[in-house]
Amino acid sequence: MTDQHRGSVTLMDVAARAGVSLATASRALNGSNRRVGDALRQRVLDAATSLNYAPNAQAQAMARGKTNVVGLVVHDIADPYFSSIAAGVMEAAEGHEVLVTLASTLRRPEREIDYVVALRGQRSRAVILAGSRIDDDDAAEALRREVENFEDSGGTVVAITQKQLPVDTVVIENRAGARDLAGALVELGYRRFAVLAASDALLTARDRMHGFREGLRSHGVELGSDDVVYGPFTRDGGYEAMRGLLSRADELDCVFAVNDVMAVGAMAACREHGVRVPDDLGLAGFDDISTLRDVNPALTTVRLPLETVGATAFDLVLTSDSRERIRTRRIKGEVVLRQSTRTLNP
Amino acid sequence: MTDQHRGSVTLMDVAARAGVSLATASRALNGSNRRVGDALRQRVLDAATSLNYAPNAQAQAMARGKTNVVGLVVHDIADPYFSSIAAGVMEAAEGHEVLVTLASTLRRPEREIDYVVALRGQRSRAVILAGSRIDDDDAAEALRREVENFEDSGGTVVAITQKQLPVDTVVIENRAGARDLAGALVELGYRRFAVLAASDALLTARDRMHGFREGLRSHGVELGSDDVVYGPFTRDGGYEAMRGLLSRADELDCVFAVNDVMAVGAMAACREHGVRVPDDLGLAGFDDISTLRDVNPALTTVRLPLETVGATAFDLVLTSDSRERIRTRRIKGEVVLRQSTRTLNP
DNA sequence: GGCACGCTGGAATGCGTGTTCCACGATAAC
DNA sequence: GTTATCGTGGAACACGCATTCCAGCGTGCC
Repeated sequence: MTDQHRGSVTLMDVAARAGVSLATASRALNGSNRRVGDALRQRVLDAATSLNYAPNAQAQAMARGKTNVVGLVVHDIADPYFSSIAAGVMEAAEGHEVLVTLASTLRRPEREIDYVVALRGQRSRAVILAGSRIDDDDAAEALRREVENFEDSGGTVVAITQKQLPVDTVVIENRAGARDLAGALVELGYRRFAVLAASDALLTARDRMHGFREGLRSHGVELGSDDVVYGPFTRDGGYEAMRGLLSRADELDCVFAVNDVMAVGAMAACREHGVRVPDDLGLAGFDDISTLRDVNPALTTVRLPLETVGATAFDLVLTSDSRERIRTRRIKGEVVLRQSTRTLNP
Repeated sequence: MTDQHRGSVTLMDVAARAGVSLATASRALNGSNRRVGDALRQRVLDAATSLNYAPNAQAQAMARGKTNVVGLVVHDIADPYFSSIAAGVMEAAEGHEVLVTLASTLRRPEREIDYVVALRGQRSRAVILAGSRIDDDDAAEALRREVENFEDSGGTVVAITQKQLPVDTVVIENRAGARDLAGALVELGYRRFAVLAASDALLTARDRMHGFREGLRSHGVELGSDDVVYGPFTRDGGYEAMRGLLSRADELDCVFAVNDVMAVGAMAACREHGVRVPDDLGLAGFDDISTLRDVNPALTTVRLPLETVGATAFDLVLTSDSRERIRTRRIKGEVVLRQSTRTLNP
C-alpha cells in the first residue's frame, strides 16, 4: 500500500466509500434513465470528488459500445492551411463532449490509411479526412476500401476536398475561385499570364490551375503550354518555379501561384532578381493564409474561410445519418485584390 | 443480417473462422509469451485479414491496463509556434506505436485542466503540456494538483516551458536568447530601445522582456518604464502596441517585439505611418516562425528550433522513469540578424 | 385489508481482449 | 513399459463500467 499506489481509483472505490453499490454509484454520476435519491447521490458525488475519481473512458466506451472520439487526419499540421482547418474543427467540437484526435500523415498516403485503421481500432465515432487526395489509383482504392470498413463497423466518415470518396464531403470551390480570380485579373488589364502549378496529382492544385485557365479563356485569354511551370506545393517550390520563369519575365504581365505559400516563395525570387511586384509583374496566390497577410506587397489572393471549412466538417459529423444520402457542403472563395497586383493602363 | 451489419468484427469472429479458441487467436496475433504452431497461426492471420479485423483498442487497453495514447495540450493550434511544436512531437512519435491526441485550449487555462482530466480518463500514457503558463496562482495550483493526480494514476507528464511544474521539462531559453539579441542589437549601434511586451502573466513574454532588459543593461543601456508597451500576444496586439508608440517614434532607434507575430503587426503599423524599417527604425522579433520568414524587410529575430522542442518532449515521454529525479532539457535560441535591422553609424 | 403499482437499491451479466490455469498428447529418459 | 517433461490448445477469469433483472418497500386504489 505504501510503495506502488498504482492503479487509478475506480467506480468501485467510489461506491465503497459512499457505502452504496456499483449500480447506484454509476447512476448517481451519469444521471441515466433512473433517478437516485438526493441524499445518496450527494454522498456518491462527494466520495467521487474527494477521491479525484475520473471514470475510465475505455471501460465506459466498451460498456456503452460507442466512443466520443473524432479523428482528424491532415497532411501536415505545420502547414497553416491545415492548422486553420484543425482549429475550426476543434472550436466547433467545443462543448459537444467530444475528444478530437489529430493525426498528421506527413503527406504520405499510406499513412492516411494506417491512421484510419488505427481510428477504427479505437472505435472512433467519426473520421474527418482533410486534404487534397493524391491521385494515385492504388492508394485511392485502398483508402476507399478502408473507409468502407470504417463505416461498416459503425463509424461515420467526412471528407474535405476528397471528392472521389462516397461520403459526406465539404467541397472547397477551388475551380470557381480560380476562375473568378482570373476574371478579376483580366479586368485589371493583365493579359500575359503564367501559372506556378504543383504536381498534377494533387487535385486541389490541378483544380485551381484548370479553373484559372477556364477563367482566362472565357475572357478571351489563352495560356500557352510554356506558361505553366510545375513545382512542389511549398514555399520553396514556388521559389524554384519562379526562378525558372524569370528569364522571360519581360514577356509576362502577371503570375498566379496555386497557393499563397508558393506565391510568397515566388515573391522572394522576384525580389532577389530585381523584379518589382507589382510594378514589373503582378502576383497572385490562393487561400489567404492569415499569417501571410503581412507580406509586402500584400498578396492578391482568393480568401478561403478555412475555420468554417473545419466547422462545417464537424457539423456533418454531428448530423450524420446513415440512412440519408451523401451530402455535400460547398464553400466558396472570395477574390481579394491587394497590392501585389495593380490596375494596368496599357 | 442484411440491414444493420453494425458491430465490428471481434477476436471471437476471427477465432471462429479459423476454428480455434480465443486464446489461441490472441496469441497468434500478438505473438505474446507463448508460441503457437505455424500452421494454426497462419490460419488465424488469414482469417483476420480476410475479415478486416482491427483489434478493439479500448478492450486491449483495458485488458492490458495501459494505453499507448499520448496527449498534447497546446494553447492554439492555429498559431504557428504551437503547430511547429506539434509537428515535432508527431514526427518523433512516428514508428513508436503511439497515438498522439491533440487538444487546443484556446488560451483558456481552465480548459487545460479539463483536458488533463479527460486524458486521465482515457488512461493516457502521457501528457505533454505545451505553452506558456498563465501566471494565475489559483489556476496554477489547480493544474499542479491535477498533474499530481495524473501521475498518481500511472501516467507521465512532460512540460514545455512551464517551469513551475514538478515534472520533466523542456526549457526554452527565452531569457538568454533575448539577452543575446539585446547584445547583438547594441553592437549594431542601437541605443534607444522600446519593447512591445505581452501580458506579464505570460511567462514566456515576461522572460523575453526581462532578458532583453538584462542584455541591454549589461551593455550599459537602460530601458525606461515608458519604453515598454503591453498588448496581446498576437499580430493585432503588436499592431496596436506599435501604434501607441509611433507618436514618439523619432525618439527611438529600435523596437523589440517579444515574438514574431507581434513584430509583423508592428511592421504593418510602421508601414502605414510612413516609418521605414530599418531606415527610420530597427525592428526585431523572436521565434523565427518559418511562415513569416518572407516578410519584407526580413525580420531580425531569435531562431528557436521548435520541431526539436517537440521531439525532445516526446523523447522525455519515452524515456520517462518515475524513480528518476526531474529532468530538464534546455533548448537554446540563436540570434539571426536580417534586414529589419542594420548597422548604425551614429 | 389486500393487491397492484411505482420507486429505489443491489446482484448479476456483458462488452472484447489478455492472461493464467489446466488438460491432453507426444516425446524422451530411465 | 512407465513416468517426467515439454509443447500446445482450450476454458475461465479479470479489467471497469453500463445496464438489465430482481427484490423490497411504501402508497393508493378498490
